Amino acid sequence: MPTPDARERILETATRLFDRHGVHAVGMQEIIDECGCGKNLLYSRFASKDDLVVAYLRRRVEDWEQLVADAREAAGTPAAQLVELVREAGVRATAPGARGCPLRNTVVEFPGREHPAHRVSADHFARVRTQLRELARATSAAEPDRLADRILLIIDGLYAHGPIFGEDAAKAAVEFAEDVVRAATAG
Amino acid sequence: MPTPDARERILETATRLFDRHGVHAVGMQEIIDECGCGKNLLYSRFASKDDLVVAYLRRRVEDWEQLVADAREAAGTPAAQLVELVREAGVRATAPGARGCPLRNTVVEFPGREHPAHRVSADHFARVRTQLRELARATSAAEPDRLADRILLIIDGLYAHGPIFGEDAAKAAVEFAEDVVRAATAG
DNA sequence: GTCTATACTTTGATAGAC
DNA sequence: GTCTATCAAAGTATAGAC
Repeated sequence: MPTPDARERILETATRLFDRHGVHAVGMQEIIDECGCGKNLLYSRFASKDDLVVAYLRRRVEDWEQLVADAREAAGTPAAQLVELVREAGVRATAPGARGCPLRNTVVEFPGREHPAHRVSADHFARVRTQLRELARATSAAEPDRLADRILLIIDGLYAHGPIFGEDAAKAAVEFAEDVVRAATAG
Repeated sequence: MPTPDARERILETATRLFDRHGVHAVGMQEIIDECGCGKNLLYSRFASKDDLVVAYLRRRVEDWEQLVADAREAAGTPAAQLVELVREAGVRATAPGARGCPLRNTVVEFPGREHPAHRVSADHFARVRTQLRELARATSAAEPDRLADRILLIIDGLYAHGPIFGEDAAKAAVEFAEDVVRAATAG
């Protein structure tokens, strides 16, 4: 009977390595060594590296969903929730060893539109845009789509230069988001 | 007698391929085939792939300097120049086949801080921040550094999701920048 | 029977020799 | 310019431990 948590252990190890070094830079052998499992076990749970990468990305997509759920719970109004999203994204973007948005990075590492890893990420971004627009429509903003797209732009920018400029960038982004939400919902 | 423009031809080919497919995804052989040069010629002009990548990045840095120069010429006031920067960045970010900011992408592809390709890009981003702050200080903004960082955030966000959302994203980013500059220089 | 460990094959890369 | 050395990676097969 197969150990039920083997898959989870492997995926956890791979996630850590992929996040830190990028997908291309991490070999299957490295994951096996780090995880302490046999090669057979890994390939019994993930048929190929592509499969493992897709599982890694799905986990990161789930993380985003959790981030949205947290933001919804942490803030009372939809307007405050939009700001909270930026705050929570900033925490991730400036975490020690952070290397930008894992999903965005994977799109860069797999430019081919037909590649499964590319598709998972691209689908995610389309969904996020919709999510933010729905949230913005629940505010009093006269042009909610515009507000949502601006928040998304801030989040994307934060992920991109957070790892370089650090926590100051995160704080500045939150203040920026507050101003943007305030301006959009004023009057 | 060595052909003087051989280096240029090779670098041009490499630039096109690196931009489109990413550095890791392009082999030296691919560059040689595409360029029609011999392997010896390439390695006589660039000692290693790293050297070629660094030359590619320096070219992209020069491109940014040109973009800044163009923006300075195209717009009259420093405030308008900041907006113009966003507009010109948007053109690049949403060009057909664009894949985000080449310099940012290379940081992702070479996470090692000691890697020459990483260093060229990281130095560039520090410089850009300084550049924008100097430009913002020439406006009437009460807090020019904050304005500059916000414009930078918009540019970074635009490069990140321009390739996915297209020209609408570029137009929205320009309007966003206009609003931000207007708000910062008002009063 | 499930896992670990290792040897092997194939492929594709950089780089250098001639 | 072709040919080759070297190396690393993905994936497969095999041998052995509990």
